[in-house]
Amino acid sequence: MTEPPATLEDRRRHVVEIAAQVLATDGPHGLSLRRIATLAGGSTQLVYTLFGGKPGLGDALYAEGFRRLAASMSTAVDVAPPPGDPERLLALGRGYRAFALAEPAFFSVMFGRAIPGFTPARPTRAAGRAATFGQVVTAARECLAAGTLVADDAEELARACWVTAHGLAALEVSGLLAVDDVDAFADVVLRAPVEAHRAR
Amino acid sequence: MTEPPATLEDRRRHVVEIAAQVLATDGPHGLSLRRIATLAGGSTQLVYTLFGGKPGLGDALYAEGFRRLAASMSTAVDVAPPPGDPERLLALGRGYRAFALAEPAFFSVMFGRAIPGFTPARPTRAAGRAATFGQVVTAARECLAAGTLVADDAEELARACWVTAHGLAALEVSGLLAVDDVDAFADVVLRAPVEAHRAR
DNA sequence: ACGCTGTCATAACACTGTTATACACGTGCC
DNA sequence: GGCACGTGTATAACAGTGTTATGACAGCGT
Repeated sequence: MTEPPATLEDRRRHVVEIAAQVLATDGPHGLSLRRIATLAGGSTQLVYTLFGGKPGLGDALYAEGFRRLAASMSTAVDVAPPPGDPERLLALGRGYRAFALAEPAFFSVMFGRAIPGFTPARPTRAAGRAATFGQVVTAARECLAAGTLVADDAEELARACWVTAHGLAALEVSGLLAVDDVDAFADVVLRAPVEAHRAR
Repeated sequence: MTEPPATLEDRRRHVVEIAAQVLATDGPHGLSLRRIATLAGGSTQLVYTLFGGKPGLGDALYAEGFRRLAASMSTAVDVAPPPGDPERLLALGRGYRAFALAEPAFFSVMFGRAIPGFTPARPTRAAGRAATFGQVVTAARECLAAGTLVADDAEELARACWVTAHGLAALEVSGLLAVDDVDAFADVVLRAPVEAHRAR
């Protein structure tokens, strides 16, 4: 039983993983310091030494959520046609939506103020944005370079796609999207901003 | 000093108004039963007799939020060109965004999970949806009838506009939309789903 | 060997939503 | 008029929350 050094970063990751599990099963409401502390085999102070308090833990969960969102988008675009194909922008949108449906609690923490006192720190927000929105910008730039799509600015095209994907996912998670075939509607609506920039 | 009957509904409205004020100034985190009770000149029980608890108050705030959102959309479309003009769909989107920016706390209660234990009751959700999304459907139907826009289904057109407006507003409230001129971008992105259905 | 620094558990504090209890008040009935 | 009743209210208690202060302990550098 040779316990490795167990660096501070390792322990942080461990606690975040536990918190993520609680978040997934019981929602943001079940996230109490005492609970995740005992689940991690320690005392309440553990969270304070590792994260400085609940907002700090919230920030870590926020970052973890964006990491997972980025992963979901990444795996979706990996099975899509090669760079330059507008289909990749659609795949990213589908990955975005898939994450929201798979991890609604994380989604609420990231976009819905689900943790009472917590607002994400500016750098954390910027990093999350870069890891996710950056993928959309890349795909858009490739399409512009390949000439499959036309637009003044790759960022603006990417933003349009992002806004659509987020609106779709957010409304669906909120239970406000009363449609018979949501999947079909999702495809139609995600395709719209792409078709608007089709080369012809 | 002849106190009028002060019906139950009146008192409910009064407390909701107080809660809305607290929500606007201190955010969802400042919404405590004791606080709004004392602000209303009563005891904690007040909230329980009027709403049955905090989730009940949350439901009332949720409904109030949709009432205000509907009002914001309504006033925006009132100064727009007459029915049948696609400009009306844009106006509704602008009203949607204006509400989100003016009342971000309400927006979080309605579309995030800003009140810890609360999930909106199904009828409340349906009513809110009808009061807001219904306006979009109406405007879309008028455009289809006037022949200014073409689409298979008015609802589908309306949904596309709604998704765009919501995505834009939600991302902006979350502080994730890093653009120089947000207003200009908002106009561009809101116009996209409308232009996609232009008659030609 | 000493002191320092950082981590930890315990306990307390102020606060939260919720619930049970007891009291006041208005109404209907005899 | 007087009395039971039911409703709304306030008080107090309960379990739980995040946070903070206190004291004990270990590891490390001088």
